[in-house]
Amino acid sequence: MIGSRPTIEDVARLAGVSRATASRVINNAPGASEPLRSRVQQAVAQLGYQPNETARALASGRQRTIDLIAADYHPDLSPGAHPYYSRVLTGAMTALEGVNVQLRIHVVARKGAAERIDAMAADTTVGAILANVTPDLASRFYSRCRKVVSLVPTAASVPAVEAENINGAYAAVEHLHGLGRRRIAAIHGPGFNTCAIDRRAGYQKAVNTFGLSDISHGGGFTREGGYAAALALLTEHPDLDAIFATCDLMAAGAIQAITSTGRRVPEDVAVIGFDDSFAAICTNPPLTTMRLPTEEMAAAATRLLLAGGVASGLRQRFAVQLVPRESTGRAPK
Amino acid sequence: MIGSRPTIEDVARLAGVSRATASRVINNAPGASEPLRSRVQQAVAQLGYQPNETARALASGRQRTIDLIAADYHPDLSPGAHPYYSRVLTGAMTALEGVNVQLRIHVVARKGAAERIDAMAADTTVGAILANVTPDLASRFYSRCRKVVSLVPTAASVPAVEAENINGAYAAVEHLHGLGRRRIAAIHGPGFNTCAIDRRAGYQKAVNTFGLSDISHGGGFTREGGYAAALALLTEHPDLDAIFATCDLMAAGAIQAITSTGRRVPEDVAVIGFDDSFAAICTNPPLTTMRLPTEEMAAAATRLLLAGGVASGLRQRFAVQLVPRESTGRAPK
DNA sequence: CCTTCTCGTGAGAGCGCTCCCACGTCTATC
DNA sequence: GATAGACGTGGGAGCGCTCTCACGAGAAGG
Repeated sequence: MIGSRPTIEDVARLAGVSRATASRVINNAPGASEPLRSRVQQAVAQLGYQPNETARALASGRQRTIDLIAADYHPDLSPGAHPYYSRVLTGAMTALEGVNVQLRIHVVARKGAAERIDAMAADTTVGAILANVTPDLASRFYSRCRKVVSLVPTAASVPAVEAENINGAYAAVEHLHGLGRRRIAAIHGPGFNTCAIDRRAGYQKAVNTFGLSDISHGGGFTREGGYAAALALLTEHPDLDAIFATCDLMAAGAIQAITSTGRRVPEDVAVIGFDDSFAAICTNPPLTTMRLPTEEMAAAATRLLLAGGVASGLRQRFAVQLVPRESTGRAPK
Repeated sequence: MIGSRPTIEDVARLAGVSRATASRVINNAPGASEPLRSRVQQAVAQLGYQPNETARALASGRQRTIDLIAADYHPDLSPGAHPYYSRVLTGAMTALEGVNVQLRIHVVARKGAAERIDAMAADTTVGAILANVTPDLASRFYSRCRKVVSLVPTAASVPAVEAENINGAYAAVEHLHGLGRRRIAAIHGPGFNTCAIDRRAGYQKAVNTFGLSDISHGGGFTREGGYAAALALLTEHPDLDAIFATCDLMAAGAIQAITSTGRRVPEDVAVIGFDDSFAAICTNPPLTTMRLPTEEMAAAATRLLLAGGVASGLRQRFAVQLVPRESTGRAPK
């Protein structure tokens, strides 16, 4: 990077071998004798040689990059504004540990999304992880480049790593019901988000099963949305004894709203979230939530890509687990 | 990516021009007549041609990648576990909008950090943004590759974009003092973190200025640490009327700890944080905090790199601003 | 009408590496 | 002792692109 870096040519010359032999030693491929090996290694050390990854990629056709595509349809759901993406990042990085592959981040905005997708699909990489990309864009991407894995429920053909959102939402309501709560409202995410759709379905299934009334409100997956929704819900149904917020950020807002009306959490109104993100531990009281194994899912998607085997329609499912804290009653210690 | 993609050669052949002319049109460089221009463009469209960025980078020597290096010295401060990094990401992505440059993320662990640094320094990129990299590693990186910008206070020679941590911490205490609080404790970050060191210095400066006693405790920049620190502080100094937590996550823990002792926030103990991250809006009551302009700083660092002008010792300073919410008293609406 | 300048165009040399293939040399086999 | 096989080694083509340079045609000037 500074001045002109030594090339493999320089190494070969210094070691008195051919470029081919130097390459073999550097990639520790078989077919080089011990004496030459050490001479090359010495030359590498002496020159401080580091292979040029760009040239390597071009010559070998092997790729060293995985793309992480984050959809940015809404400012509040952008990668910087939502804790979700940090976890995706961590999971992907974990799977990449030790493998010489780099993670590249892309944020695709609503406008111009299709063009961006096409350009990225054409780019030569190991593959792409789709975080919160809508099904239509996902299938477009898939048909253009094949090597993609979605982290959210998506078009049937697109390979995906999915959480059991429906079961998870059902379990959340079941937990509340088991605690004796009977007026259980839900705050839902945006309709364009497939996870939000599934969680809503789970809530409705539970409500039907337990013979409760469906008390729903939109909250847009944001803290502000959750706050406003809880306030509206409480005004219209003052007898609510529990709220299921389909993401933690909304649950945090809900707790604040409930408290602001003079009610106590969990004594008067129990609150359960979904995700188990930062937000869950920052609330007061700490939030009972359904843990989405985001890191594990992102890691699985990464490994799938690395292995090269992403068959059309592939589905890998992850269970969602209850994490009891204090917002639904004393947490078991 | 799927099958063999068309190359510029194919485009040139189809358009009946040379590779050089095709390249000119594709990069819309001057020196191509209108008739040929449109013929090439048509060929591009017909073949669905997309340039191979790897080949481009190799041939031109121009780079299309910026590295974001996140140090991972401690599990609780890892990119996935701390809200800070999401904001860095957002800032960098914002600055990259419209520029055809990709962001690459690296997490460097304590062990093997030096080697990773060397390898990355050798890699051909536009440059690197150092988030929370220790001064010694930063200067090593800098001496190896030159094109780096640190986001935290660092070695003198290394270019950096810095927040006014000292002044910010001072202002936080000043705010508390202005509210009539006199027993103001602080919960500090880890000693290896340069931001933590500066914030501590700011606290001490304020304490001296206002003639208060220095009541400090470590909290490791984590929620758990903040919780434990507040509890310890309250036990040893039951008369505390304010806590300055040098990051929001610790402040969130502190609020929970204070509440658990039966005290009220802000009536009995006022709490002020630092950062203005997710955590600040999730606490109950919402957290008064010092806003660190992380997004702006990351964007500035990115632009510096893009412009190519990172002079040794460069310093770009950012002010830290008070964001009054409810944890220090009724927020001015 | 010849020179000079301009400008569009294509040939071709790389960028730094990988990898196939041909060429020894050395040992095993009949 | 001739032949086959194994193995280490280097030559060189080529990955897909950019970019310099030389060339030829047309416009401008004396």
